[in-house]
Amino acid sequence: MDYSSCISTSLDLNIRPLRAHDEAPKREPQETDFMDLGLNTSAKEKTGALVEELNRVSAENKKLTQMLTVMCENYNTLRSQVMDYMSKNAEKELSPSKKRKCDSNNNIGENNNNILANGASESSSTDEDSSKKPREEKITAKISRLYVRTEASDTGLIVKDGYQWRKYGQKVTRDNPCPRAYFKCSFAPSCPVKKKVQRSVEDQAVLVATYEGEHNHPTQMEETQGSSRCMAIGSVPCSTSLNSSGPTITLDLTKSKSPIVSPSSNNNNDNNNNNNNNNNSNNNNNNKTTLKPKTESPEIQRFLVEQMASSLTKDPSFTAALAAAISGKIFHQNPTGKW
DNA sequence: CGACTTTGACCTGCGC
DNA sequence: GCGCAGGTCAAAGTCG
Repeated sequence: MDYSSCISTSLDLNIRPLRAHDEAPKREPQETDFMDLGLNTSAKEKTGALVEELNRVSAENKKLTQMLTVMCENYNTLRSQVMDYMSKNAEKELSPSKKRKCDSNNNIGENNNNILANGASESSSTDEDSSKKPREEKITAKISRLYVRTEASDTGLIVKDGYQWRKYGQKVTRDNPCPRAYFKCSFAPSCPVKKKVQRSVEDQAVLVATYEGEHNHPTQMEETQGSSRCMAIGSVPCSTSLNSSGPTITLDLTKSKSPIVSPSSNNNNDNNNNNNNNNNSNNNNNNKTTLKPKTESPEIQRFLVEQMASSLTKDPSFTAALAAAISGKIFHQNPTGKW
């Protein structure tokens, strides 16, 4: 996937949208400038500049739309590749099935994209099971998985997904030397959702969170993090490419247009735009010292934006939250769990 | 002091 | 029926 070519252009386009205006006052301001500027800038010139700007923005918009289309196509291609890989894996893992029944049920669910949208496997469970297990309410909701990459040094089994969990057990399983932690949702007392968290065998930096059931309450951080109804990524071994590709792409886009960074950088541009467009004479009427802080060089602005973006992307909690939000979005767009 | 975590014991299902 | 393995319970410990 080659997104770099697309993204690099967008950065230039967005960070300094009014470069022409910025560059204009490079000429040493003269003492007499304020006297004649108001007279020279006719309404016609202003309109022409505005039309030119409008055309430029339209072209930029078109370009961004094309980039988005390309990205969507690439995403679909990648998705189909992952689907192929998972279906192959499912065949491989199901054949030597010596596991317990419930495990194989789970595996079937997990290997089939890890989402049982309708709980079909549970409906096949016999009545005998429910009668033998009165205390444990049979979970008839979906089973899904969430892969979370953590710091290699991080030995905890905590997956931040916006819900509040209470740990009720930990066990070392046979197929994985890393212990498996058992959690219940403690945000709502009646919530039946359970979560198992275990490190991946293939890559111990990856936490595999298995969710059973559906929350009957909103998440704590629904506004900021999105739903934790997670994207299940199948049995792809830690699927680093898949995990990283989504958030990375998104972050690259926000780098150029992020609302987080815009107040400090783009708003300056906006202010400058307004000043340049509407109060051009006023700007030029100002003396040199007042102009300097307002017209920071575009390079510095871009550097600041990139610094902020990179510091955000390096923050694991931010990326985790972002991944959860993206997962939620993607899941909502594919409510059937189909990829 | 309440909420949460830890951890050994116990329960349950499954294969032999 | 027995043993194994996964899952759950609950008392004790920890923390803010």
